[in-house]
Amino acid sequence: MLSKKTKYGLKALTFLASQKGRAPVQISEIAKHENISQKFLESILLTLRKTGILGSKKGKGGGYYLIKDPKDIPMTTVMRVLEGPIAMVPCVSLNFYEKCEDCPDEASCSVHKLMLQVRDSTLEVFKNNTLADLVP
Amino acid sequence: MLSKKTKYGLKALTFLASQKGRAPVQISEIAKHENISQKFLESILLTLRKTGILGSKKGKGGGYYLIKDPKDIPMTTVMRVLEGPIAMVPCVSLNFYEKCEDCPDEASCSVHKLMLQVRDSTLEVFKNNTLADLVP
DNA sequence: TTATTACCCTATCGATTTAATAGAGTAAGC
DNA sequence: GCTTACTCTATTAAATCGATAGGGTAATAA
Repeated sequence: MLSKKTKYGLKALTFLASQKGRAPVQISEIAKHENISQKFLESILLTLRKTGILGSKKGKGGGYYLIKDPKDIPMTTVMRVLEGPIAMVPCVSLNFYEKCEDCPDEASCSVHKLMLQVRDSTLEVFKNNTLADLVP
Repeated sequence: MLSKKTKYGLKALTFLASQKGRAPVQISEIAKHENISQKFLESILLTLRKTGILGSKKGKGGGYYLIKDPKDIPMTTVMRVLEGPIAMVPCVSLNFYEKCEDCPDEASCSVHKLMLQVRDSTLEVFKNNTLADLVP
């Protein structure tokens, strides 16, 4: 299940990508346009800024803006920042790998085998989509 | 994230599929072999029985067994029973569809567009795998 | 310089879900 | 008729999620 955090983050990013220029957009404007709780959105945009996807400008006329061109922002990056691991189990995760404590042998684990395929196919989708592809 | 319920369920099913015959296997044996809490496993096997994937036999020499041949049990069925919707958002779910209350227009929603692709590719994996494919 | 604007951060909270446990009930077989 | 093993209900602790509140701080315009 996709978290609201990710959902809202994607919507906000798409909204920013759809802007004419790269001028800062206020949180309140994004929140209003996308029907998102403003305070909740604040925390989401903050993490997006900390990971280098967004920039921000304080004071009058300030707000958030995209640092890079939307077509140079792959969905793999965005999803990992917002949702975390793309894999459904840690033992098949590329960036967040963890060994299962049950499960003596990974190579002969049926769950592992299946989830590896799911991860690869999902990854393929995220690799083939940039933020620019999400703009209607 | 895959729930433990699904993980345990898949392991139990794979174990049953790997048996020589179709003789009932006791819960305790499955639990021991797969390192699963027996009581928790009980409830999982129960739902698998109620949905027609497993059969059970009471009394001495009883236990759970597969009703169909493993190669006739697609992963789509198993995953939907254990994990629920395959889609990451209800608005792109085939079997558990729900409209988003925020989001005025589904067709122009960026999240919808992306998650539709993820659903299709994941579905493809589950369609191409039966329980028989999981047995090592 | 000063007031304003808007970002930044911490803490909290209720609701929900998850994983696990306990215990009693019931049906089948020897 | 007694044992075995499945069946069901209830409870619980822990974790996570979504949201809210409130204050702090930095940058900009006037």
